[in-house]
Parts: sequence; C-alpha cells; structure tokens
Amino acid sequence: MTSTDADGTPILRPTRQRIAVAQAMASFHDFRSAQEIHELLGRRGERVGLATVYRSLQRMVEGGEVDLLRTEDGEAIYRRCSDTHHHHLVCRSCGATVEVEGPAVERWTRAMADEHGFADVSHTLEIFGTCPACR
Amino acid sequence: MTSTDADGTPILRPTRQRIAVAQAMASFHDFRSAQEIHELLGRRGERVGLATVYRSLQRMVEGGEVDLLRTEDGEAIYRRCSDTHHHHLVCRSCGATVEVEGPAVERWTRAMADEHGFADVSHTLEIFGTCPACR
DNA sequence: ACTGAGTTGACAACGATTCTCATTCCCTTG
DNA sequence: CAAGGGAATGAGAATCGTTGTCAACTCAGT
Repeated sequence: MTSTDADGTPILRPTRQRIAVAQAMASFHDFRSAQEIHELLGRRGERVGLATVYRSLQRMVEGGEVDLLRTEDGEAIYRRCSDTHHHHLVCRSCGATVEVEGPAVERWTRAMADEHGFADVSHTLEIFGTCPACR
Repeated sequence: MTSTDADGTPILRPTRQRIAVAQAMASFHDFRSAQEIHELLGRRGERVGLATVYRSLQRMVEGGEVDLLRTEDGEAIYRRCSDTHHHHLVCRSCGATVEVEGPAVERWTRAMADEHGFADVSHTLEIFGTCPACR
C-alpha cells in the first residue's frame, strides 16, 4: 500500500526528474503535449524517460497544479495553471491561451445539474478562436 | 479528385452499411463509442466493418448529423443530435445524457472572446455528474 | 452490359499512453 | 554513516483506439 501524509495526500519525492518536469512546465504559458515536454527536456540536456514525464504530469494533474485538456484528435495537452477554477480561450492557430473565469458559467452549470438531479458535478469549457495576432 | 454536388457538398452513396450505422445511431439517445456501435451492428446481424463504422461516423460528424465528444481518457464517443446548438449533461457511470441549452453561456463565451479580441469563436462545454438513477 | 468513381472489409500500420520489471534513488532509522 | 524498504525510474513491450492500404465490389449513368 502507498503511504500517505497525515491528511491522506500520497507522498511524492522531489526527484531530479520531477523537478525537471515542473521547471519545464513553468517555462511556458501555453498547452503542450507530453511528448513535446519530453523533447524539450531532452534538448535541455535533462535526460528523463518518456514514461516518467507521463507519470509526473499525471501526478501534477491529480494535485491540481496542472490543467489537462484534449485536442480535437484526442491528444492530451498540459499547462500549469493558477489554483482558481477557470477556463481557457485557446487560439486555434498559434495555441496561445488566456485564462478566463466568471461566476455566470459556474452558476449556470450548477443550476442545470440541479434541475436534472445530477450530483458530483464537474464541467469542462473551452473556447476556441483566432487570436488578434493570428488574424 | 472527389466529385461534389452543385454546392460543393461531397456526394455520399446510401449504401447498406451507411444506412445501418445511421439506424443504429437513431436507436439510442446517449453517447456510444465507435466500437460499441460496431458491436451493436454485429449483434443485429448487420455485418459492417469496423473501419467503415469509423468512416461513416466521421462523415456524419462532418455533416453535423452527429455530435462527437471525448471521454476523459480521450476516446471518441458519438451521439445523434438535434440541429440546435446545445451542450450535454453526461452521467459518469451510465453514460446517460441530457441536452441542455441556454443563452447565458452563449453570451458569456462571446463576451469573453470579444474582450480578448478573438475571432471565429466556437466553444465546447460538457457537464459531468452522477444521474439520479445511478446514485 | 460497360465504365468509372465511390465504398467496403480485412488487416497492417500508427501513435499516444500505459504496463512491466529489474535497477536505482531517496529517506528514515539504528 | 551503513542499512533497509518503499518509491521512482527507464527501456522496451504491450494496449488500444483509430487510420491507412489496397484489391474486390457496388452503384449510377451511359
């Protein structure tokens, strides 16, 4: 069994690899695939296995330090994110993203769920468009 | 080169297979994966190749007759849908879905996009939860 | 029937992700 | 500081959904 912290949080060791992935995530502001991150680390001279990159990202997603979303063809892309709940405005051509948030949507989704008796509600909302620079 | 209709719509033949897939899609109201649809057809005695199921679904998505979305692990799931723009409330455990719509979200996303100068805007919004029956 | 383009199916190929497992690393304890 | 044990890693195999290949087939129009 996995040992846990006092509050049930699984213990994570700050290994060289995990630190490298965290730093990589801190170095850009848009969404990247696991493979891109792996490649980026390689170019920097940090030798980290691809499987480890996937594992690290998973943990970071579970821990809420990183956002995960899917491209249209189902590939997972990651981005570090602030700790508040929010959504993304993503540029279709250059991938630039802007975090947006607002109580309106939160309230609306909650209301819809209540209305239909759904519990344990979560939601995903992404807005795609062409950013000013790419027009 | 692919021949097209007068208005540029590619010509599609109403083959036995395509009709079978369309009927299958008409026979349920929630999201199903391509493989599930393929299996369903098999059980009905309709012999349709898996690749053909994928191809048919792709065409239906392009034609706007079917909605495509992704499960959390990136698998594509399909559902026939009405022609109005709407979103889905999806049960995490049984897959039941409810179509929901409302001008609030539409307005909000539009406003966010305008605010940041994004053009050609589209958005995806899915709400996940546990339906009354599954609690 | 003849023809040509659209379609199909079986199977190979692909690509992202996960699993396996022997090895290595990080911590804590003595 | 050496030892021990569980966590973490890496390399490659394995999964699995999805797409590509290509010869055989089917439909619509002549």
